[in-house]
Amino acid sequence: MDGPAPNIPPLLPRALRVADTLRERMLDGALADGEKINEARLAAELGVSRTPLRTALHALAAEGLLDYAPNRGFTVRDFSAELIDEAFEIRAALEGLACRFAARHGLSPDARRAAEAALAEGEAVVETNRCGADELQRYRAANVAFHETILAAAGNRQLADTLRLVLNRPGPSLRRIVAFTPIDIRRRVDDHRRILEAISTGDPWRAELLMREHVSGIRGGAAKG
Amino acid sequence: MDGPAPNIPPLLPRALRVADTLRERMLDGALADGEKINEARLAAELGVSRTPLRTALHALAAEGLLDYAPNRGFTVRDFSAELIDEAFEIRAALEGLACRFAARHGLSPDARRAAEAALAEGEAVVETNRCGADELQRYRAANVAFHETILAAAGNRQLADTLRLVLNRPGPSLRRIVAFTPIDIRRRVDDHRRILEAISTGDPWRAELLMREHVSGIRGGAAKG
DNA sequence: TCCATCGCTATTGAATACAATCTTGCCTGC
DNA sequence: GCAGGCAAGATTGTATTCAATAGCGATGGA
Repeated sequence: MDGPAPNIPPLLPRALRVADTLRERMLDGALADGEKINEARLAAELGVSRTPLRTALHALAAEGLLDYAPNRGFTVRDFSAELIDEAFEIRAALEGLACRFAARHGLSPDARRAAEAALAEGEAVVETNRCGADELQRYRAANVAFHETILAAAGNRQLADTLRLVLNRPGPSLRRIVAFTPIDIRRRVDDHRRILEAISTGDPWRAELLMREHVSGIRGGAAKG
Repeated sequence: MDGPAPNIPPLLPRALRVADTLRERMLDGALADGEKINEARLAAELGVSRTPLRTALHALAAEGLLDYAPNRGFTVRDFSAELIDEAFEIRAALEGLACRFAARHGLSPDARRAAEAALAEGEAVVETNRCGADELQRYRAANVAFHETILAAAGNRQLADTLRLVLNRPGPSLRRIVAFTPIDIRRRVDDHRRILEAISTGDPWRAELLMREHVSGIRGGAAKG
């Protein structure tokens, strides 16, 4: 076969691509908060007809990223600063739950290996005692891998879906985490180790609590009570 | 003006009506788990064209009620028994969070009145010592009112949205709660009173814990964790 | 001057028509 | 008899067209 890439699905439907694009723009802030969406204009800009665009818009509204008023169209939802804090607490609660599930079920050998690897990578970054773009990139990847491994180990698709919706919101996106001093990273990696320990020793409630505190701490503060 | 009803919005868009209908059918089980959806057939059955139907389907997929595979269509997601337990734990975590937020902010006079009223109605039902269809209906209404009041008092729209998604899933829907012995109801109303107390005295963490236990208990069991 | 009403325009909602993709069964060749 | 591929039908994806609604300014009256 001389085809260039046999396993690329022929082409994702436009509606999905459009939805991804719009999500992207909201994360980038290219779509301002509260902005009203004009279907015809946006469709032209994206080079598609209104049909797939409308499909994407309704899906995003169902995800909670857009507001929709019948006969009045879509507006970009407002995600201002205090909303971000709230989103982090939701995320903390859900990830804590995932952690408890994972501890209850126990880790599969594969999952354990993946978690250990992510943890080791994080610790390796800490060992460098440096905090350049390269280290930051490595840490972020390891961090995402760790959290996703736990989420997968929870074995609860509904929870994964729910969490994904929260993470897709502009505020609490993992890629938005910016405050990275070496101390922060060290602290977080240490959190990860303790979380993994609690899961390994089969202590679901402790695992949940630790994960909850960990995620709350990412946003940068003690719990507010 | 002799118009019959001036404030009824002329008619909800078909897409929204169709989405509601389909949600309804999934809750009723009229759409079986894993069933593949044929757009043309379903559209004809509902008396609409494929356009609003597809809008509704994509929205439901975004909510997590349907599976969607590009170029292969939609299938009804499977919500079997063990998934319902998991959904209840998600619901417990989220409602617990709502409870904590409500306690942190404090209740507005209106919210307090509404919560007290719902609680009183529940207690009135308990006082009857009867458990017929009528009492059950009254209790259910009071129960929903109580939970919604707290959710509103939490003042966190993202949380409300997230919780709504979970509640809309076939399993944990509030209307599906069936085990209603007088003892169950008494217990739940008592839970409500304690929760309201914790909120009133400004004890966020206790409020959260109580609500979490309360919701977990609805599904009928001690936490498994 | 202010308010209500009418009608025009811009925008959204839905249906139909068409294109692309997948599925299925048959046929050919081995 | 079986594997592979090809073609026809079915199903999904997109564009275009038309209908319905909301927004808004003009116009006329009080």
